[in-house]
Amino acid sequence: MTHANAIDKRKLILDAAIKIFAKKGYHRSRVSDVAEEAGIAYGLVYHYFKNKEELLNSIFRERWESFLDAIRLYKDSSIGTRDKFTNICFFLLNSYNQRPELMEVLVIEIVRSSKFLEESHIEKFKEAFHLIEAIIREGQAKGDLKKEVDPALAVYIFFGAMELILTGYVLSMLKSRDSLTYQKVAETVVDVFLNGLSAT
Amino acid sequence: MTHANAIDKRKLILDAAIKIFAKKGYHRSRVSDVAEEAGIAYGLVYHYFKNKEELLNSIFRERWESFLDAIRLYKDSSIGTRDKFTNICFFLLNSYNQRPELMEVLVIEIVRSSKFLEESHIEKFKEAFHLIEAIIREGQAKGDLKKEVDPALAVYIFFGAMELILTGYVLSMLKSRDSLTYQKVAETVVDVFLNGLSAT
Amino acid sequence: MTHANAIDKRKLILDAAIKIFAKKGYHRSRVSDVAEEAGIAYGLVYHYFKNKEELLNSIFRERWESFLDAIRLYKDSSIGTRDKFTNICFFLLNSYNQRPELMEVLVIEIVRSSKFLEESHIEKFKEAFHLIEAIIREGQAKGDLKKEVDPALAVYIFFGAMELILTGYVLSMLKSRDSLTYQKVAETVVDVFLNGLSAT
Amino acid sequence: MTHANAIDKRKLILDAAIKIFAKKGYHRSRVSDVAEEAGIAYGLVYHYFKNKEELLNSIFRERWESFLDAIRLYKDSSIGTRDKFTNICFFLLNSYNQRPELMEVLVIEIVRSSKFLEESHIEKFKEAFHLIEAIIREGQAKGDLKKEVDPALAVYIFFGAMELILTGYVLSMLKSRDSLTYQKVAETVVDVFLNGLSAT
DNA sequence: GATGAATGAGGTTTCATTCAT
DNA sequence: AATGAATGAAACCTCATTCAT
Repeated sequence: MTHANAIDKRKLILDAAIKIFAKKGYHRSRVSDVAEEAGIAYGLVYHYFKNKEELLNSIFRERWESFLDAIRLYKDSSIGTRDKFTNICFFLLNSYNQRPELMEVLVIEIVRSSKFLEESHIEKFKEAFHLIEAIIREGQAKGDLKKEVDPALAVYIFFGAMELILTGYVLSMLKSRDSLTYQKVAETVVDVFLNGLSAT
Repeated sequence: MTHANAIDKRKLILDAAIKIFAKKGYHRSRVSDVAEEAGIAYGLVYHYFKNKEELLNSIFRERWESFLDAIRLYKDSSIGTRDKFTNICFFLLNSYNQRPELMEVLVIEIVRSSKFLEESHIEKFKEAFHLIEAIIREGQAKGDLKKEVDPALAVYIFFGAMELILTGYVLSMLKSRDSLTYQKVAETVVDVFLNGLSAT
Repeated sequence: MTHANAIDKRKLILDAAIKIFAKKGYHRSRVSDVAEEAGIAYGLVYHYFKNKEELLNSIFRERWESFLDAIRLYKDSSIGTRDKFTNICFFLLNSYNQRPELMEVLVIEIVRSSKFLEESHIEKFKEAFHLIEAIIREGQAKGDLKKEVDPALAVYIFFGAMELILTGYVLSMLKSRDSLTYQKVAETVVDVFLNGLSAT
Repeated sequence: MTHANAIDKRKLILDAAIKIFAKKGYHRSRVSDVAEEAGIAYGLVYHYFKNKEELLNSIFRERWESFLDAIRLYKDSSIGTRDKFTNICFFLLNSYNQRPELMEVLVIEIVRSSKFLEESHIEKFKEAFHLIEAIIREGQAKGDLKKEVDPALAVYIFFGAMELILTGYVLSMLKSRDSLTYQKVAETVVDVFLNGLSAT
């Protein structure tokens, strides 16, 4: 019971941190803002987390893993290469739809400032890149994808496209509209990625 | 002469800011770090710039324009659609090669923090997006590009791909190597963007 | 039994406090450090002691008394004045040898901070001074000691000498060695104190 | 002029620190107390000193040296051994008389908590010890002092006596009175140190 | 008695910005 | 133009102490 509460409280703080970091940005957020959002004294944050940075690290650590799990799942499923990419796109867009603030923090504060974060984060990023790269290599082996393109570079193209689309949503430059549902966006990205923009 | 010096000094400070912001990140950089890098007293920074944020804004304002100029140039030239994209890619990669620190600040600090910066920045971002979008629409009109894809979304795919590739260089995850010269990267991106990854 | 345990627990905490205060210094020691050393929850410390300062006060109160007892014993014994001093010196050096951490806390933390601690401490210090002073007066009355020297001042000389020697051990500036056993040190101090350093 | 002011300001802060540390003790003193005493903004303290601890270190460093200088002077002068000790005693007592707060900080905060300060401090303490030890050895060589006593130990006796006497003044346990002028105290200490307390 | 979650006062330090010179 | 001393808001973090369980 006490233990369960401790887990709850930790999660409460983390959720508050996500909300605050998304709203004000990590550097502009005070630990006391997070505590106030969580409805606790700020000293308690330090009971559960070593310091402010550890809040950000925890957010990354605990959520990125589920993203990796999802990619692994799609990668190893028996569906076609195109569907794997579609699923991954949709997973990302859906994640944003479900928890836009979490995705905002992941995309804006972590992915984009990873240069200044722990080395371990970059390793985790690479893990995602390697998984996608493996999907591409498997697609090439199966004859689904052409062999001329460097798989590592293709990953950057795919992820880059998705990241900027998410950023567009985060910055409200892109908005979901009738003609551009998440489903449609996912399909379009995969279509361009696989078939290109050229006519014929 | 005095006037010329004033311009020089301003540029000196801005270049120092680019170097320092790239190395330590905007928030971690002190105004005194910038001044020291520029070889001047830190009080003097405030003679040329309103405050620290104005340094970042100036970097963006003065450099982004040249990027817009380049896109405009390619957009309005008489070359084919494919070459327009190739040129833009190469321009970006070349810019990074020439001034990696400047691109680092533009990509990491400004794009990242744009949510918290002046509204005018987002307008400038959009301008770039609109120019590329226009190139795509013109390509569609000319029959070079297929009409099914939403041009606005295609821009995100193209820019996203390029931005992550630049980020990869910035974070040293991607490295220029024999098999992956800037020329090759630009060609590959355009090739995937236009022809896709699918076999046949 | 329960009562006996309560006494044990109290002593357990006090011993832990001595160890921790000696190692890190009073101000740098956390109540939680003491509790951890004692193998209990830190909240329990407050069940036995009013607050952190009360730990230090208790250490002083409970141990200083045994020092006073020892001086009283020597003072009132029928041995000669010289032996009284020798015994007191040896008692102090032996106490350090037996419980260096306790002596460290008494010497470094309490004597040092006495200015800021309870007035009652200074009274207790004075008690020790008065006892020694009485030994000197008695020695003077018996004709063992010369009468020209202010007895109160002589106490400072004697105690000062002993205290710095103990500090020397505490700071590892002085080390017990073959040519300098505790016995030898006690004898030398008394010898200088009583006979001086002058030749002939 | 600007430079001269900078030195003045530094000294101003140091003097304020001495006063505050003497009054409240180092740990109980806030940097803002020191600044207020000096009549400046607390941020300025950090312009002249790295941090709070550096204030204490600076006090020690800059004042201890003059003490060493004094001992060196007496040591190398052509006066007799007894006079050397008398001079040193008087110097210490006089220093206390002139600047009781400074001596208070040196004695209470630094000498007694040296265990937790920089290693370099202990080296400086040792330097003083070595100088006195040399005086004793020279006295022994000249036949002024008996050879049986370990010179190193004798130093502890001498310094210990002086330190506790100063502490007595600091804690107001000892008070200068007609029958106990500084001059008298110095003579008594030296007399006991050299001739002992024994009657004969 | 025992625990450790919770609180929040309190203090240090940083650093953007101002301004007298 | 140039300097860097001076200011003080702001934020992090520690940890003694309380208290519900």
